[in-house]
Amino acid sequence: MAAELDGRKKKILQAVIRNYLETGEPVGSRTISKYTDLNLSSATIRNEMSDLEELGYIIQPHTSAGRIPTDQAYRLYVDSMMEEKDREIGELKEMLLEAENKVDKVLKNVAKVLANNTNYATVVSAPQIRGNKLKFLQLSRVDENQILAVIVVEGNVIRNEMISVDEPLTDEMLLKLNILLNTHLTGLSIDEINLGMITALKEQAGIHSDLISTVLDAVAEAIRGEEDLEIYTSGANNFFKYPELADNEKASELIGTFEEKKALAKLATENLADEQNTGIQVYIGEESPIKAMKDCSVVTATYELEEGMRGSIAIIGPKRMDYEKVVASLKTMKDELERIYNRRKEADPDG
Amino acid sequence: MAAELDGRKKKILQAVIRNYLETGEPVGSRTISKYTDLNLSSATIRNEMSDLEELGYIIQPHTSAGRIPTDQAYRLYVDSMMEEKDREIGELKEMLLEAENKVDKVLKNVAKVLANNTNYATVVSAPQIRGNKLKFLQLSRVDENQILAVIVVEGNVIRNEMISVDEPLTDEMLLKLNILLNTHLTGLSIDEINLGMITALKEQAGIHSDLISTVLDAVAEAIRGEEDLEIYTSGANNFFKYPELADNEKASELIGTFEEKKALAKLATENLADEQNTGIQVYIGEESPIKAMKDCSVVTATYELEEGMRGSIAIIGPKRMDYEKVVASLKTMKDELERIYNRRKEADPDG
DNA sequence: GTTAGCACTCTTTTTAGTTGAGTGCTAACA
DNA sequence: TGTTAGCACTCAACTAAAAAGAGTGCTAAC
Repeated sequence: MAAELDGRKKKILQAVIRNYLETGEPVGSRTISKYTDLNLSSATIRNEMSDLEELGYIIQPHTSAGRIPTDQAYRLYVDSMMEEKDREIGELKEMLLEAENKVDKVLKNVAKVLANNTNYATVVSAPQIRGNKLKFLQLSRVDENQILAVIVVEGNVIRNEMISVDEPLTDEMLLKLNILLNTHLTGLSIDEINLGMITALKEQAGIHSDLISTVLDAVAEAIRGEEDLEIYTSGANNFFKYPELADNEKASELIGTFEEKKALAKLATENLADEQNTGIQVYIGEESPIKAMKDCSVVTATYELEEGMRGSIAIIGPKRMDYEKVVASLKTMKDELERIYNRRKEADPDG
Repeated sequence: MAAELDGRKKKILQAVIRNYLETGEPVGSRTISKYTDLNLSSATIRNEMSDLEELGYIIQPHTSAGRIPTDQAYRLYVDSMMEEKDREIGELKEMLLEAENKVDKVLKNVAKVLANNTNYATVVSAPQIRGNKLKFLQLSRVDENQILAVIVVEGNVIRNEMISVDEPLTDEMLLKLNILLNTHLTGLSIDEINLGMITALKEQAGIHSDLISTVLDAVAEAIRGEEDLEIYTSGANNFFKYPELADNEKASELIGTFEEKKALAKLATENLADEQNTGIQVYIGEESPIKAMKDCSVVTATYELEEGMRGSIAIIGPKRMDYEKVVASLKTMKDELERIYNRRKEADPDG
């Protein structure tokens, strides 16, 4: 199986795929005979198609139907037959700028714009920070028995924790705790905060050791970024545009999965785990990290806003998706996101 | 139209509605004849049904079909024919407790649990604060040219704003600004922060008046709570369980709307606007505040966690939804939410 | 190696016929 | 006067059969 294809077979297979991407209908020999510039009769095409079927690139849904591409054919197409598409997607960029300087809004927008533009469903994950350190920590009294802990982690991830205390803390105590925590914790990563240190901190805090516990938990969560990976989705109803996904059972499953952000997080983590990967990844059918998407193709891109702050963008559609367009759109978005960030960081420091 | 119904007509109408709620199929005279304890023949029922049709309570989808209730009938049913259902929904409560002390997680859970329990779609809006005041404001230096503004509004809504500054602020300056802002702004509502005060503040801040602007904007947004109303949804795929909503066109529209949190926010604002309303609201068909839900019924409840902190829970399903159960579930959830809050506030101050 | 032609297959569409649920109306009955 | 049995009628839903259409595989000729 999967032997090398000669030039003509390649051309024919490509034509079959292209045509099927457009129409979603099985494509017959006569169509190809006209579609390509090979000037071959349908009979010849039939012979070739017969070969392609034997090689596992196309199948017939039933005896007297045309052929449709197999996952193997899509794989070949994506890997080596796809042409770089012009990225004319100027409007994508414009729509991004609206959202000014709020990362979460920009990402929400990315999801929406991509979904509108491609007619597929999109999943965008907020940048996740790994192996980073505590940058800033402060306890403040908000009222008599409420203390606000503000935690900032490298990458400017901010976390707030409101802590109730039975007995009001004096100003001195608060100051003391602040100094204590900062001198011991600032600049440390999660691995460097060990049990011995925690015990020491608690001892020094005396009757307020509970407070320390709560703060430390919050610090740990903030550093790990475990809280919950923010996921933005858009275009779930685009599934309905493709009959092969739109029947009740499949649509229901897809929509259900799409609602379950936790399941979608897999898409992000899958890609982000591979720190090298900064490119585009294509999952066809069963290759998908999410079972519910076995009838779909999933294309993901990884973006990097800053050292270590990486997130992912995914587009989910039918297997017969317009891979060229999707890949081009993803590249545009990825570049644009990274550009926006760089612009802000390098040229526009007072954002 | 809508004249008073005599007892028998009422009973028959109720039977028609009940039966239709269960089956979703038009119900015929013979069914009713057996369903009720009126001991009437189908012929008699037919006469009565004919009357009910003339009065606008039921219609025939086509000549030789049974009758289905109209919106008017549902209205009557919900207003006066519905029975209080026992609230046996103990598991709802248990599932809530998992989520400990994070309001957002609790609310996410509410949405999920309700959706699972009722088999309808749910929308939960986070509590919105109105007319509240600035409680706490603090600027801190995070690194040389980044200032973190932490803003706490009554009701413990916390907002962070990272502000870049060209020239590093000295410690004195920072202290001065903090005092300046706190003395002027703490305890004020949005209406009380007027232009004169802003100008005065900026003057006193000197070269850092830009900083003041940014902080004030953030304060204003925090107080208004305008940012974006958090909306949690669940059970979108439940729509597929009801054939009358599951055809591609309708499902697509519903799912699309369901994804558009902004549209859903209407549900919340609609109810919260009426400050008196702390009960259950039922929208049938066209009555719904959201056009896309014209074929659905929407039942909403308003919960109040604390003085002025009110949010809403909505359940969306087919018009033939199990109103008794939905109302009971909503009541349980509302009570439980309010109870959890009270427990925390009154009995467990260091939770 | 390529192509025209034809028989064959199998889905899709069309048509016609049948069934069944349910109604409205009439006439009889209590 | 209200109730009921009976019957003709309607119309969606189902079934079966027929026709159409798209496409193939194979063979024979070029």
